[in-house]
Amino acid sequence: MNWSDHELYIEIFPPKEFDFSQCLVFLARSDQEILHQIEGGCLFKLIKVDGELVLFKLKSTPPSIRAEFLIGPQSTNAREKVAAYIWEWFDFDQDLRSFYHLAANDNVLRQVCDDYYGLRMMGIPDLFEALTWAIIGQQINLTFAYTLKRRFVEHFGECMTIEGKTFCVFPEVEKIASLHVDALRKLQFSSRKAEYIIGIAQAINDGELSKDMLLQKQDYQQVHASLVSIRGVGAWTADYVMMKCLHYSSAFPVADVGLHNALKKQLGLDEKPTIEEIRVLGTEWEGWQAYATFYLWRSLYE
DNA sequence: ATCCAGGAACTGT
DNA sequence: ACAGTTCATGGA
Repeated sequence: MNWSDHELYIEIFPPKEFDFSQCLVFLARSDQEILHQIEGGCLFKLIKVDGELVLFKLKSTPPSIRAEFLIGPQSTNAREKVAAYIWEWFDFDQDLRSFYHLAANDNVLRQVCDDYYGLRMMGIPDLFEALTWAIIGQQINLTFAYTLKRRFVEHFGECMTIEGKTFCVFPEVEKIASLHVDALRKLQFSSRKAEYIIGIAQAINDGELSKDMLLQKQDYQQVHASLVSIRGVGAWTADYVMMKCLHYSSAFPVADVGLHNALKKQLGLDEKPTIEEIRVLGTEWEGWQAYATFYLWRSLYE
């Protein structure tokens, strides 16, 4: 992580393969998003570090990006954790040079990499948030998924309003672990999704599941198997979480409908490709399937 | 109306 | 092992 501390703000120095405005386009994809705000080319986010709420405003200051603090943090240690959060959020540990090199010789990826150069795979660093968002998104349209997320966060998260803008942090695991299914049913979650999400909150709260314990696993297969063993987590959700939270650039949600639609569009097909055809493409993207998927998703919302 | 949506568990064979 | 069914609701 490459950053510097200036008391009232921190400065982060991303790798060269980065375009802040491309990332903002992704983050602005839903006007129902409640976990960050975008205004005037700046990105606002409220997070909790060591129990302390921190609100920052992120702006592009080439070649760096700068996070100005509007609330908190009190300690140097906390400022470093904010820097680490942003670093992970933008997936700055990933070196995209070999991805772009691969894409230059790939008929599917060449165009999207040209169009969205510098787009980072925006992560969801918190495991509970990543799992919950994936489960909410299962088998429903994205618009409704955002509606459910907004209700979930507004009801159970911590929110504050400053200068007319509302900022929220994702609900604490402990709070969700104590809920009954009907509390989420009232927000129009299905009973199944309510069970899954509460069950996962309980598993994390009881120490049976954590990001650290997943990251300690040996390889892709072991992590995937651990995730799939969780009720409510199938292959798609496991890959989604490995991609967005655990930063496996080879995670590949082959069954994803959005991926199918994007490939159909990029390849000019009349029908969506089969799973087998997509697996073949995936082998050509070995090591970069997650980025390929993310860029293809991006191509769906012009 | 009808079909589909950034699926997964459950049930029956 | 594998295919069919159910869950839930909003968008197009």
